[in-house]
Amino acid sequence: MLSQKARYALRAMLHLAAKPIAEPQQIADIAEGAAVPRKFLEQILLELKRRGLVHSVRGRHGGYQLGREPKDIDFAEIIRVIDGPLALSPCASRTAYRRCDDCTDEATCAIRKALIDVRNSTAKILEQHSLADAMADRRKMKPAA
Amino acid sequence: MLSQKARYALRAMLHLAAKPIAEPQQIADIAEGAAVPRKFLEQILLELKRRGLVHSVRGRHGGYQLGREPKDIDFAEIIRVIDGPLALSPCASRTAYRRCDDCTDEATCAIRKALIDVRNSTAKILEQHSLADAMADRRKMKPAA
DNA sequence: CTTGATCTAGATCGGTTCGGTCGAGATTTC
DNA sequence: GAAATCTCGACCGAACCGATCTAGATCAAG
Repeated sequence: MLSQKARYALRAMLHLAAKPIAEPQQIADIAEGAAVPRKFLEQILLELKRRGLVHSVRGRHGGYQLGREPKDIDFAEIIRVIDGPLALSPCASRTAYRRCDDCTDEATCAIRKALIDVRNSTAKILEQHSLADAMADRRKMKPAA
Repeated sequence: MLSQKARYALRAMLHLAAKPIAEPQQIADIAEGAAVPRKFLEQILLELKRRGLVHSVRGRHGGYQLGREPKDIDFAEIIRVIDGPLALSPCASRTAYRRCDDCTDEATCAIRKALIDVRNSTAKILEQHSLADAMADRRKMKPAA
């Protein structure tokens, strides 16, 4: 399961992607638009900023904007920033591999084999979905809005 | 991520699958063979039993045995028993669907769409891996043992 | 029928994570 | 310099996790 925090992050990023990248949007607006508790959203945006996914502008007319073009930000990256590796087990992770300390033989471990299959397919799917794709989908499904 | 408990459960089930289904294996043996803390394993086996994945025999020469043929028990089922639904979000789960309370429009939700893709592919992979397959794999990779 | 091995059940526990809030500080604009 | 904004760290309660302890129920064998 994704954490609630990660779901918030996805929604917030989608909200940012809805407007031109140039104009910064303020925390309060994002919080309202994406239905995320304001103070909690601050934490989330800070983490996203540290990893370069968003950029902040301080001061009076400040706010947050995407750090890159929407087509260059995918779901997998957002989820990894907030929740960590996608894999179901550290021994099946590519970005954060760690051997199971109680695993007797990794080579013949049938469990690991299955988990690696899962992580590969999950990563592939989530990396295919960019913010730009998501926005396009939304427009296609609800053209009147 | 899978919980440690789920990984223990998978290992324990694999251990049970290694011997003929007729002869019950005792908790102590399974604990040692699968490297699972004994008392914790008791809880795990109880849960697996409640869901019919294993069967217990009491008394002197008692123990646990698989509830069905190894080919009829897949990884997905074991994981679901211990950790709950496979999906990354309740709104993307088939076995435990629940609407996101803060979702404005499920139909156009691009996040949900991606998460459903992930859950489908994950379920497919894990349902393809049965205990019997896992044992066969292991034998194939390490024929000398 | 007693003994001892087993399963069953639940209370408990220390630690960590999760979701969320508060308050103060730093930075920029008007 | 006042006002609006982001920044940052401390904090909180509840849930969860991994694991252990204790006590009881059940059965088999001697």
